[in-house]
Formats: sequence, C-alpha cells, structure tokens
Amino acid sequence: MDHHKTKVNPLFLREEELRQSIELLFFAYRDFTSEPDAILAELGFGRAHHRAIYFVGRNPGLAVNQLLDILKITKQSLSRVLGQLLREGFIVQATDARDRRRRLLRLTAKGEELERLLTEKQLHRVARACREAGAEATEGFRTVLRGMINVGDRHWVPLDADSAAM
Amino acid sequence: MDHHKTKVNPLFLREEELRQSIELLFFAYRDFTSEPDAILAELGFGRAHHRAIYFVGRNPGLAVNQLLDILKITKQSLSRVLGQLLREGFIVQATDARDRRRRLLRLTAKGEELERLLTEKQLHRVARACREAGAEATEGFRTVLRGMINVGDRHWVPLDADSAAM
DNA sequence: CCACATATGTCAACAAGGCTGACTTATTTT
DNA sequence: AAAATAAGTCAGCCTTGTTGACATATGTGG
Repeated sequence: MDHHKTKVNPLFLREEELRQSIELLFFAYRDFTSEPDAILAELGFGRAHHRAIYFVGRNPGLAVNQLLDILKITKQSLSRVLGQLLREGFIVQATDARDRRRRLLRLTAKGEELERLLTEKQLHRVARACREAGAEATEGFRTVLRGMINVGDRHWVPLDADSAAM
Repeated sequence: MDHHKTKVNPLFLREEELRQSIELLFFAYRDFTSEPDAILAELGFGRAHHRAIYFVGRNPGLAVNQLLDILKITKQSLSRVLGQLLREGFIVQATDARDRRRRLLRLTAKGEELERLLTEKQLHRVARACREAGAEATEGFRTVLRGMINVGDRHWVPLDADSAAM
C-alpha cells in the first residue's frame, strides 16, 4: 500500500523481512492460543490456568517459586489461579521433605486429563506446521525461537531433543 | 524429571519435541512483548495500543473493519484503545471517498515516533536471533510460523520478502 | 424509492488476569 | 537470636477482553 525504502541495514535482514517476522509471530501466537482459550472459557477458566497446568504437568514436583519464575507474574496473580486449581482438584501440593517451606506441585488425574485436552490442539497445530515445512525448517524454527528468549531463561528449554524441560 | 515414553507417533515429531516447541513459543513470546510493555506502562498505555499502532503504521489507510479482522477482537474493545489514540493525536482518520461509511486510519508523526520506539526493541530481538541462527534457520522459522496461522489469515503476511503486508 | 445490509460509534456492565502494597506464618540460614 | 526465604492472604487498581442494546450514516439490490 505504501512504498518501502528497502533499507540496507546492519541487521543482516532488511527491516521489511523483520517486520514480517514480527507479524508472523503475532498471528501464529494468536491462533495458537485460540483453541485452548475456547475450551477454557466453557469451563470458567482462562489462559492463565492453562499455563499453570501445563508447566506443572511438564515439571512434576515444581515449587511455587519456580512456577513464578517461569510465568514471570506476581505471586498474587498466580495465587488466584493456583488456588482455584487446588480447590477444584486439578493440582495437589505436598510439603517438600528437604525444605519444609516449599510446596511441590503435581497434577491429579483430573488435572492431567484437562492438560491433555487443552494442549492437544496446540500439539496438532505445531505438528502440522512442522510436518508441512520439513525437518530442516523445523530445526531452524526452534533455533530462532530459542535465540529470542532472554539468556537467563533458556535453561527451561533444553537444546537437545532428548532431555526433559527439568 | 519424569520419564517420557518416546512415543512413536504419526506426527513426524515425537511429543517431547513438540512440547519443547510449545514452550519455546511461550518463552519467546513472553520476552518478545516484555520490552514494549514496559515502555507502554510508563505512558499509561497497554499492549493493545501497540498492536493498533503497529498495524495502522504497516497498513496506512487501513479501515476499522480490517483492523478488527487482524486483531480478532470486538469493535467495543478496539474502540476504547483507538479512541484514546485518536484523542491523543497518535492516529488520524479520514472518510473514504469511495465508501463514505469507512474511516481510513493513518499514523501522525507523533504516532510514527511512538511506533518506532516500541517496535525497535522487537526488531532488534528478532534480528539478533535470526543473525545468530543463520539464513537457513531464519527461513525455516518463518515457514513454520506461517504454517501455524489459520489459512484464512495468511494473506496478511506475504510469502515473498518484497511485498508489503497489504 | 424503499428495504436491507454494512461501517462505525457509543453506553453499560461484567470477567480475567495482570499490578502494587501491606502483612502473616513457617521454616531455614547465618 | 536475627535475618532471609517460601508461601499465602486481603484489598484495591488497571487493561483488555466479553455481551447486549442501540444510534447514525451510507451503500446496494429489488
């Protein structure tokens, strides 16, 4: 619609290409979250519940502080969501034997069931996109995404494909 | 932390790899939005303001309906944000000569300045990640992201690097 | 021309999920 | 014994999404 100056910048990619990447991220993330969001809405939950359930499911025995570090929200924000999930029996907590101040979180069977229901859609979306793009593209996809994460938080997602997230 | 069954599934990638991709998306998007969010908070704005400014800047002369189609929110949600941006002089609207019901949106100089300030951080983050990962990885990154977008909305982000978003 | 559809805007009420600040209770560390 | 840490709670605020109802201007098809 308007003319772009095709700036030859010192960024290796032209600004036009970088902006397209920004837009791809926006649209992809928007659609990536839309399916679980719709299911959550029916259950009276929101996206924050999915995030809590997801990361507890992936890291059984996670402490509250660690979950806060992953989500980068305040404990007051988390407590609303986590409190609901505990009261409604999706998550249970147990006192850590080695440090009795800590509460270690785990999914119940009910929690695992909901986690699967929600994450399934996202797994299929990512799987389809990766399959269609090919193995090499998938590798690049993961490498660039990883490079976008603040260095201090990259340890949450391992480089090699065989280690778990914790 | 727990053992994963290394399911040989019909999805071309194992579930472990797919889950890692989901986590990469979460962390990357979380950090991708954090810098503009901090600036916006100081100005009394939120992420929704950035999105409106961004897409109007990228598509000068965009109609309100088109912006709604991009953002996939209700017009009532948009009107709050857009109203502020209009009143505070970041965006102007002009009646479309060919269809006088339509209001075509454009950034003012002030709006362009804010847009650049906000998007700059994201451009640098993406540029760095792409540069470090290499040209081939970047290509794959873009291809997979594109494949994650609902087909009906892929037209907003062109395939070839030289066409604009509209 | 009239009826209908479309584009935009507005008012009101509600909910999710962020935030800050203040304060408590256990427990561990120093 | 004091300080730091982990967790939890209460209260209030903001942004940004939602629904529903309605108003106005303009375009379109019969």
